[in-house]
Amino acid sequence: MSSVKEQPIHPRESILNAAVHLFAEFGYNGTTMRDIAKQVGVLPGSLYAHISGKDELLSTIVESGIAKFLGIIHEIEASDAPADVRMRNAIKAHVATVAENPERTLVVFHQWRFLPEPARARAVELRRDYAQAFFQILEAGVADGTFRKPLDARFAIFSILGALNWVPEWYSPQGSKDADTIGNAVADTLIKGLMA
Amino acid sequence: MSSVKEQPIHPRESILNAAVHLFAEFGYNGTTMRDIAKQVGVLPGSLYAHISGKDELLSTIVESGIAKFLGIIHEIEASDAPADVRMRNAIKAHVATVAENPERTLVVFHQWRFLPEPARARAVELRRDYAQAFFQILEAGVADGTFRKPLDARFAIFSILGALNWVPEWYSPQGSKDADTIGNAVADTLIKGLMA
DNA sequence: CCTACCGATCGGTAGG
DNA sequence: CCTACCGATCGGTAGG
Repeated sequence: MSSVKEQPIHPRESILNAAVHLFAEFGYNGTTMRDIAKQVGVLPGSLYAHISGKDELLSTIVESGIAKFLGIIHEIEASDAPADVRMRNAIKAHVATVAENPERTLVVFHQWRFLPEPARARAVELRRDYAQAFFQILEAGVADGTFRKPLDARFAIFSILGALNWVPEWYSPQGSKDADTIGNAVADTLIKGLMA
Repeated sequence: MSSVKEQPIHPRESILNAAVHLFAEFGYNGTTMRDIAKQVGVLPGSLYAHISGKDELLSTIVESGIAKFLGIIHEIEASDAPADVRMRNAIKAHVATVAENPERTLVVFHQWRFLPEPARARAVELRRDYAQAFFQILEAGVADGTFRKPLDARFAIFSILGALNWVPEWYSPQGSKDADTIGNAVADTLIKGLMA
């Protein structure tokens, strides 16, 4: 047994990590299998012993990524906290999950459209479920008087999800504020608004 | 003189329109010059009598698009309305500009990263100017007590711009609400928040 | 605006 | 995991 921490490298994992990084920076169509192979440190043909193709890389990343976001929101949705607290927790959990891996989130929420069917349709449905969870929290809060009745709840939800979907575009792990602080700042903006 | 309204078709314009449509749907790297030629109704080689290359199509679309958004925000920034009214006008003007041509906006705010240098650096700078205008309105409102002092103004601005950048992803010209109503709904969410 | 074509590069495979 | 290679497709050009 070695005393240094062993980091058993599963080839499939390193391929997926390279793909996340490159898809995030150059987009799915701007990344070639040769780019991924170079990042992993093997020759292009060698990738195919571990994955079936470029599509599969994207669908694996997107589906496991959305699943992660969905698991978190469903936990919060089920809690018995007041609606404004649940909304804040949902926003903070989203920001925290982005902070955990901003590149993965960028791929999950911006590259899913390049999935081939039927994976694309599955992604659309899972994304709709995610939006629906926020919608439920909003509706519950409107029903019990916590939230004001918005002009149209859909546009409020689109605004919130838009703000959240954009987080990985500006979030920097090198920034001075931690994910919790940022989550609270975003939640303040969306829940309390700008007005004094 | 013909009595029917003449619509002189400038070949360069129809190429740009086709490029906007295809770049919005399939992304810059997911669109080929052959796709654009087919949409225009010419053979691929014929495009090059009117444009210098694929890069130039993207940079023309992005630069004129950002210029449009910048012109509008600068007009609003200069007005002497209270900060909350200026912020609402800025949000509404953004939504109205998206509604005018959602596909163009999708290209302007999501495909600029595929520009070659130095066009990419120019786009980054113009986008920063756009963000800066929103920042100024927020700071002015905080200074005169219209807005509460946010935890960190940057995160409030990122949230607002994220919500706005996402509008072309969900805006539908076939929807039942007009752009003005949608602009007010988005502005309500961002300025007044969700709380009752 | 078309015909005809270019060198480069793509995702992926056969065989070891 | 490498060597060697495939058919397809890419952005773009020459010449008319």
